[in-house]
Amino acid sequence: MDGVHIALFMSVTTTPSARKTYRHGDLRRALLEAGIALAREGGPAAVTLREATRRAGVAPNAAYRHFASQQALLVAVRATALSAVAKSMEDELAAVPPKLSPADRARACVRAVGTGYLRFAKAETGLFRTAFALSHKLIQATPEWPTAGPSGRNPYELLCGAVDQLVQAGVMPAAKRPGAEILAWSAVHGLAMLVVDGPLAAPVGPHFEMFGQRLLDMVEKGL
Amino acid sequence: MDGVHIALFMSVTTTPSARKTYRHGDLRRALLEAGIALAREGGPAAVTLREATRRAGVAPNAAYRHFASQQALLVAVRATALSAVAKSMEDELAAVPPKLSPADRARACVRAVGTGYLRFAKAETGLFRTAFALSHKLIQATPEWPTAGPSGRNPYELLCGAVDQLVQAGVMPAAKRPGAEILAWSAVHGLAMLVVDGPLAAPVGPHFEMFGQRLLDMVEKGL
DNA sequence: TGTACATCAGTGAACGCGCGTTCACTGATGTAC
DNA sequence: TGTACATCAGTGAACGCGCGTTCACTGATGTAC
Repeated sequence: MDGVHIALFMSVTTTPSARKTYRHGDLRRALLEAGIALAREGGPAAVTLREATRRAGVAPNAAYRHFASQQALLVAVRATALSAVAKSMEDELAAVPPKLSPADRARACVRAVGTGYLRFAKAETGLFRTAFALSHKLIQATPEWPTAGPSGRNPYELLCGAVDQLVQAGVMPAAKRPGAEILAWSAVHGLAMLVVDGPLAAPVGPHFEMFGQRLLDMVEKGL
Repeated sequence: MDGVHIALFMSVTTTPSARKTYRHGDLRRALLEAGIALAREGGPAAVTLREATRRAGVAPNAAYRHFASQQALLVAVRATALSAVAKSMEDELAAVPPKLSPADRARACVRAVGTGYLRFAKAETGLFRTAFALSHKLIQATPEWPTAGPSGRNPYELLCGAVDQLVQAGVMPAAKRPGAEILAWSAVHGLAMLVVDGPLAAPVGPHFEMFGQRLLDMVEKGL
């Protein structure tokens, strides 16, 4: 998660007292980072223009120089959250031992993608919820705000890539490939939601890692 | 879903003009049903005391004769939603052919529970989200508001019962039983959330039923 | 059977809150001459 | 190098909204006599 920390929390946010000049300097960025912090703390509903401007040490309406509306800020925050998910997946992928057989390697990559997803959900609950929940109101594709990780691929593309490897390595018959990523994603997403934001937080939370691995076992066998 | 309709929508809600007497008659029930209607339409965030009283044709503060707070109403609505989920599962269970072998019957029951869950998520999106999302703020057990379906068992109990059958029928080794219901629930819940409230609504929504069955295949094999 | 009265469900008005958003403005910045 | 000026980022004040919640009240109901 260190990469996420560096990417997300090197804030240039200035407090009212800290700002000496009339101009802020980099308000657009400060608002985005305040928005990310709000999403971390309270999920998507906490991303408000007023609180973001408050944290940036700026009048509420100053935000409109940089974002057309509250929803525009939320879209930007959401994109950042998605790219942090991608980063978390890539960190796990990078830890896959290189000397495995193609079949084992493919399986390990699928697990890595799932593990990265689950780790992120647990470590950054608010951002996770911002990335994936309530998106029915934010469906617009926004090339302006990239959702990819350092490798240039977004979470969905990373997952598809891993599942593709299963086919290439002969672990999965090509006939079962179409839509298989949906099934894998569903399983992992469900566990994340139930534990992170739902009724299983108390009973399962402490054994999240173990259930995560068992779930990935199930996906591996079941796919 | 007919049972759900009967249970949920036989409203006694009165409009302002329809009410002749000073007393409402059954405001508690009218508020609960207004709350359910709001949850159906807009999910948990839409369940507000002011709108519920408005629909019941009553002053906003009248609600406090029957519910201690907005959250108390939400807890009651959520319980109703959970018991509607149970009902949907039971409807599917009732349709399982009785003449199967124990093993096939156990498998069919697990599928039925999952199918009932998914059908409900698709047909009653708002209630589904109310039942399962955001419950971290509503963790209190409330015996006052039952969450069971007609059979007296709530969704979680129905799921556990079905998975238990797998063990009894020899389909699943007893050693794998503990926590298995979590894995099954996760898979089904994830698909529901992604399609119903998330980024897969557009691409997967039209083929929801098919993906649901494929997901249940995966769970069956993987468990 | 008729009347006094206690109960308590619903009223009317108001509170403070935080939100998104708009308006006319002001003053620091950087460029053209 | 110095000065006039256009630009436009941030200000201050205000709007309307819907929300939860509290207060003192009023009047229909049903019971005790």
